Amino acid sequence: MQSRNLLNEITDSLPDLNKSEGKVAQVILSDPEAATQSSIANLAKMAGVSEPSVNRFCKRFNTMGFPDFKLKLAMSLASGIRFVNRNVDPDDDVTSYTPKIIDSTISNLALVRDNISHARVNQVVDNLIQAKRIYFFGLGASGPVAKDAENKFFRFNLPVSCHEDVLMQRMLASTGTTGDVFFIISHTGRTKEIVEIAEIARSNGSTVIGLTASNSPLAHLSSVVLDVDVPENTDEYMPMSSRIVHLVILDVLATGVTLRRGSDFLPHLEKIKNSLKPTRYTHKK
Amino acid sequence: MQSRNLLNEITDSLPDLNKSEGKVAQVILSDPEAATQSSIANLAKMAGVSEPSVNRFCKRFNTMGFPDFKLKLAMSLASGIRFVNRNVDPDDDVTSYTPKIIDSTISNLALVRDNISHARVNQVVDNLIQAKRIYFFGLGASGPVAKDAENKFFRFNLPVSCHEDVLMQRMLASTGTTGDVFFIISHTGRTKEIVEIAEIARSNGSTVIGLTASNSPLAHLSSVVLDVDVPENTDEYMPMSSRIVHLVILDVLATGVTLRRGSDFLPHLEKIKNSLKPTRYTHKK
DNA sequence: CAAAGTTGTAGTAAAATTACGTAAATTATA
DNA sequence: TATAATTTACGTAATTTTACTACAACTTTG
Repeated sequence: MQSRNLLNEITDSLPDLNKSEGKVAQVILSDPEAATQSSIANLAKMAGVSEPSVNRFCKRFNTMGFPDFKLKLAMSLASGIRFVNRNVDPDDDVTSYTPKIIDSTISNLALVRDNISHARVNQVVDNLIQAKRIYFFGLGASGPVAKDAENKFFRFNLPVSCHEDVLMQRMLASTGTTGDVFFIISHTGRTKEIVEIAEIARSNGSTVIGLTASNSPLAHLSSVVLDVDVPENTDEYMPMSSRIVHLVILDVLATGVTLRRGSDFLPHLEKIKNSLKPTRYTHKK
Repeated sequence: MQSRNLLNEITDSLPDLNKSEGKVAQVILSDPEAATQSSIANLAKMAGVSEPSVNRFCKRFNTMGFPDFKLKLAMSLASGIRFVNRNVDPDDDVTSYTPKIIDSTISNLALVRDNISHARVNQVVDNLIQAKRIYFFGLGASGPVAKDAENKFFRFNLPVSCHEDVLMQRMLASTGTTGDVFFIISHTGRTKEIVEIAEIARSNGSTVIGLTASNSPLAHLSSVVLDVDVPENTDEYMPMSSRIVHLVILDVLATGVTLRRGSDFLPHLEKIKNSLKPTRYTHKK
């Protein structure tokens, strides 16, 4: 357990510390930033204790010594303050809310990176490659995600299409058969229409892939689930970032498909890229 | 320009370094973790240079000296990103390419976080709030981004619409007037159609906001540019991630608009959220 | 009033920095 | 094209700063 925040660790052990170590803790907690830039002598003076006391304090928190302690402290500050608890405040200005929003997206991506099931990803790549047809479905905010997926996957010469219209979706689901893949994207996994459509698709033997919240109705109905649990609405002002996560997962899947195709397939991708050249102004002015 | 990631900074300045500083950079980049725990003497030996060379190297990156450098380096590492040059390899398996792709996206977001012009963001928020009408335009991969933007901004009671059809775009641009905002999203900023449309819009006195590559034709034509330079196509298998960055920037803008609106506006957002409730299965099963 | 624990002093070792001199590279000049 | 002159890069050695260790004095506690 190393990634636990050092600052919290200090706060927690505050009662167990003896007098001079307590003083050191106080000084560090009152301004951790400053502590990372101070020398052991300086910090000792600040706390009104001797240098060895500071050193002993450091070793308590399984660090090699003062420099190592400062390093760990700096890391907690960098990771902690950045990613945890940085909600947008009603009176934030641009310089505050901009990094906050980007950081929160980053932290969500990091979460997914560490939690996504590689086995499932593999399974989905399998399904996509073997599919007779692939339909990307999404509503609301997931509509553009589905659209993006179509944009990405048509490059593989796979028979993909994208639908945001519930009636179309319903009709397609009801005419699907074994070998058809319905890739359904939904943040909540609870939209009634979407769940029904998944049900219909499954009942006809089609494969349903759910890119959605775990333990949601849609997740339960899916043949394979890629579950994404992004903490949402923690803050009135924080935007919904599951979209972003969904898009990146689709990037991962697309890469999986490309790799599975092998290098023979690269010329085909190249061809698509080149087809756009005439629509652009050249780089040299 | 303050919290820019130190690792990136080192990578970027690699060509500008002289011989021995280059050696130091190599050693640090090859194992930054180790560097944070090594002494200046050790690192100097590793790189085959003298200690003062290491020290000079550190000062190049506006740090006070070696210890301070290690601190900053550790902080960069702690920001949750281990993304030095991690390209997807043709024989990567799921467990390799999944984190690589996510990390690369994260790194691009971090880059934008550290480089985006807050002044410009502010300016764009101003423009959006005062707009008589807002049009989001995008083609290809930027189409879904524009769509997502519409989805986001209509919540503000702003007269927004989104168009992916070049003819529609052209017609709208030519009928636009002062007070209309054309928000044009383009990865390259070089698509002829899009550039022409921007030109038409400008010539009618409309405001053109370009979310695009800096120094591109579109960037030059725009009233305000939000320039995003995401290293693309560095690797055959890496997906295009400017889309993601664009989306997140739009999130930032949306937040800016919300905040500018003030708390009186929150009930309106709440109303929209609630309108979706009847379409969902409740949480308790 | 012992015994265990806590704290500081002083000395030592290690680490980082500075000052300076030599070597290499670049530029100018013959 | 060679060579002198000037700048820049680099390393050695000395200095200074920083951190650590051993030990002694002091507190606390049973």
